[in-house]
Amino acid sequence: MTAEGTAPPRRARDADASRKALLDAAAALFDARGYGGATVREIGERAGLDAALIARYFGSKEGLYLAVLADEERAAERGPLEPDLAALAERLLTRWDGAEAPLRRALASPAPTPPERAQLRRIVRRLTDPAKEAIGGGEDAALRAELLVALLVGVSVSRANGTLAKLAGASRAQVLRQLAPLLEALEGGEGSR
Amino acid sequence: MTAEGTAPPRRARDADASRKALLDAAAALFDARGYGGATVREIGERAGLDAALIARYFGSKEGLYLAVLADEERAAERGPLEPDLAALAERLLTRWDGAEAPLRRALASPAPTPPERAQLRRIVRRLTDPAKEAIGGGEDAALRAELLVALLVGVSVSRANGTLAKLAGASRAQVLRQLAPLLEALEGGEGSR
DNA sequence: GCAGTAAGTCAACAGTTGATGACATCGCTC
DNA sequence: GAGCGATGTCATCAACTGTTGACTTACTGC
Repeated sequence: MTAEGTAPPRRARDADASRKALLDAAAALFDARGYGGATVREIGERAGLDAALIARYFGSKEGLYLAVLADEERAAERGPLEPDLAALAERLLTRWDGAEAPLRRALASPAPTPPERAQLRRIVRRLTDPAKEAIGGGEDAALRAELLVALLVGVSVSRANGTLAKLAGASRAQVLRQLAPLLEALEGGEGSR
Repeated sequence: MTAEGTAPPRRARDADASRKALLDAAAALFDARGYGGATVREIGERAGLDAALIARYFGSKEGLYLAVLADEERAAERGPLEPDLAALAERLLTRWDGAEAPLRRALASPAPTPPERAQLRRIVRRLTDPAKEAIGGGEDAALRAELLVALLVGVSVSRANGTLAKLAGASRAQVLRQLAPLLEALEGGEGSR
């Protein structure tokens, strides 16, 4: 009854808990299906609530999506400042690999709306700014920090969707091992040639 | 009238040309919107034809999608054998960057069906096998070749969707320059440390 | 214990979607 | 030129989607 992915048991009425349940259900389904593939009925069912509460509490499905992204933004702001690219990679992979991770799905989504895109850019800036400074700051460093994010998005979504067979089948330790020289190259930049 | 993205002018009836028009329109829209975001009406309109022809010629929307992926598979098979990771990166970036590229979108899609996933795996194998051999063959080499694909998927989709600001704003030459040390690291493997 | 309100549900709606089959039209062959 | 079949269109359908508002029920405070 309380198994992973099924609706939670009935509980006393609690709007905050209901909002949280909808956010959690939405995060999982937006990650697994993408924004368009996740329906409000499925989100409601997974949360153990009626889908009408989505419009009630968040204004709309889009409002719920932006709230899920706002949660990711808060987590990025509350998290530690990652001092270098290796720490950032570790953090993102830990957060994204084998988990319900709406952020990596959103970063790979096909046609973000302007508010979505703005929010995602803010989150990425928050995540990458400290590590960017550690490799010298400036435009090149920002580009390399973002290359790391792009790499991890690619790794993460393809491990989740199974399209790259070896990557999907590898252990996280293996993936980290193979990523290590890439991280060094990113930390060194084109001068490392 | 024949501007990019709008329906082509009326022409004499030609089933092959119509099939091609639908495939082209679908490729563009599956890339831009993802599979779920592209509607049969929009595909039909873009092809200058009625959407009913999708079911007629391809059986269903899903059948059209698999046909688009089959085109990508044929292109991979007919293309040259890329001798190393650098050549593969050049080829994929040329094919994917600033273009209508259903393959990169498909490789990042949230929930591929088993036939979709099988097809994508075949395409990736075809693309990576030669370059994999150039870095020694074996499981580690395969993993590294796939890491390159994951990286380029991440770079390509984020440049298209604009979620990573610096990467989206950089010229292709800049991106290639920053990728160069990553490619070297992938060619060297973890032994390059 | 009762009243009032907040929380949750249910039914319905308008619009959209992929698919189907009837119909129209074009083009080729005789 | 006529006939036939292939090609393309149009109208329609069932199912689905996000949203809305009426209704129900639970909970809190007096």
